[in-house]
Amino acid sequence: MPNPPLRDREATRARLIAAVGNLLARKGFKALGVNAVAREAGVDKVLIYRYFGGLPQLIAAFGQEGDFWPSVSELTGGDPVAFGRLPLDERLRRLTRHFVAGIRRRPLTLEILAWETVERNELTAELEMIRENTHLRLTEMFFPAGAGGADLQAVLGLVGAGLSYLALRARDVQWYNGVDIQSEDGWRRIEAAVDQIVAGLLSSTPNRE
Amino acid sequence: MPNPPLRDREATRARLIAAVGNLLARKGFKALGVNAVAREAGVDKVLIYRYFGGLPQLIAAFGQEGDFWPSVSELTGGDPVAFGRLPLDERLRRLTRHFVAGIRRRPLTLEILAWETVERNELTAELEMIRENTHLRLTEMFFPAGAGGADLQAVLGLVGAGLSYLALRARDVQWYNGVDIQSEDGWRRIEAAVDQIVAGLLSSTPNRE
DNA sequence: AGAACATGTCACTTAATAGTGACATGTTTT
DNA sequence: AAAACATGTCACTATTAAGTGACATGTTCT
Repeated sequence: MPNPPLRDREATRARLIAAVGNLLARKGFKALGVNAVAREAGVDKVLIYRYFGGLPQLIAAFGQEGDFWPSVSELTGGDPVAFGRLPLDERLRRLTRHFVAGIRRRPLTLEILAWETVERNELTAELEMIRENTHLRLTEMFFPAGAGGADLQAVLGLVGAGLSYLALRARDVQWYNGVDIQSEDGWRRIEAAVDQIVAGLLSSTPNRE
Repeated sequence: MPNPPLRDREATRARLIAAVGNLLARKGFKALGVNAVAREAGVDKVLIYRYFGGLPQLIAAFGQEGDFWPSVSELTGGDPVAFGRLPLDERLRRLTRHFVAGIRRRPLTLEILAWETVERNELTAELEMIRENTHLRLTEMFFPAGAGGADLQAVLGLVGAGLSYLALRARDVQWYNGVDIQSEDGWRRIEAAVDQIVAGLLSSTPNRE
């Protein structure tokens, strides 16, 4: 027995938005079509056009839901002020740990990250912007230019890129350069590698606060 | 005036294989369908099934063409023996330079790298294997476990992943963590960042050959 | 020459997709 | 109650894709 129609615009909109998230998580972005989303939401597809204007706008609405990227607060461990008082090397180590945990626990984000490498759209542009902004604020707040005597922005960019990519690849692939990126052990090795990089960076130059 | 049919099986096979490469380079993997490849090759699509068995097998044949990843020789600068005699830090620096140059000058490889994040198929599996093998041989030949006192395998994996990802993203995006990855200047910053990482790694522990 | 085969063309089916116009049914306003 | 509107259903078009069976034409072997 089919449910009676809801006749509730806002609820239907919400179901469609939720359907995007569910489909993305379950089937990946390749399954994201007008038909599939409508089916997932249990709603006629014409309502996507009526209520959002089309799939791109629906995806944009989903993008507003947020929480696709670790926030500054999450990256600093909840207390930015206390974080700012830590020595530089400790700040960098914690940042890495929180970042790795933050992206690995967000399958949706990894999916969007993969999408990004392939296509530009409302969601991927949104994620790009959030990420670049977060990085910018972090850098300004906690890693002023010249700290540690190295080009921290470039190093953090490179390391962040590496961590993102490894998390991304770990969805399908077990080994990367001899590291088992699907095991917790492998990720401990990676985190330890970052620690070694940080330690080296700060020991080879005057360790300014 | 349409050309007369070739009636040359090998030539037709070759045209199909070439068409895969051209399409991939010009339109990306999303355009890679049976119809598109046949059109690009100027050949009837049924021949893809007859001569290869299907698109996957045609793509696999294309994968055998090779040169999708910097070889050991390319990464060491042409003379592995001389490379092996360099001090560790110099080896790492050169490796990075050659690797960055090697992937950035291969648009097709970047395309496949993007494809990899999204789908597993004959080509992406091939690239994965080549890459993992190359890394393995490099590690065995030039970076024995424990050299430098750090987990070099993990560090190289992380840095390699970061470089690959940045090269990949640079196809569509200009800024990554405040670095302009579409400019030569930006890439010099990234290479310099690797130098700093290498220098730090080896200075903080006994610099064993 | 004739049979067997290789090469290539063409027309078709099946399935999936994005998008739209016409309609039915319920709610609100007058 | 009647008109106007909102919500949702349904059926359809047009496009594209993968895959296949029947045929035409040229080559090779006997």
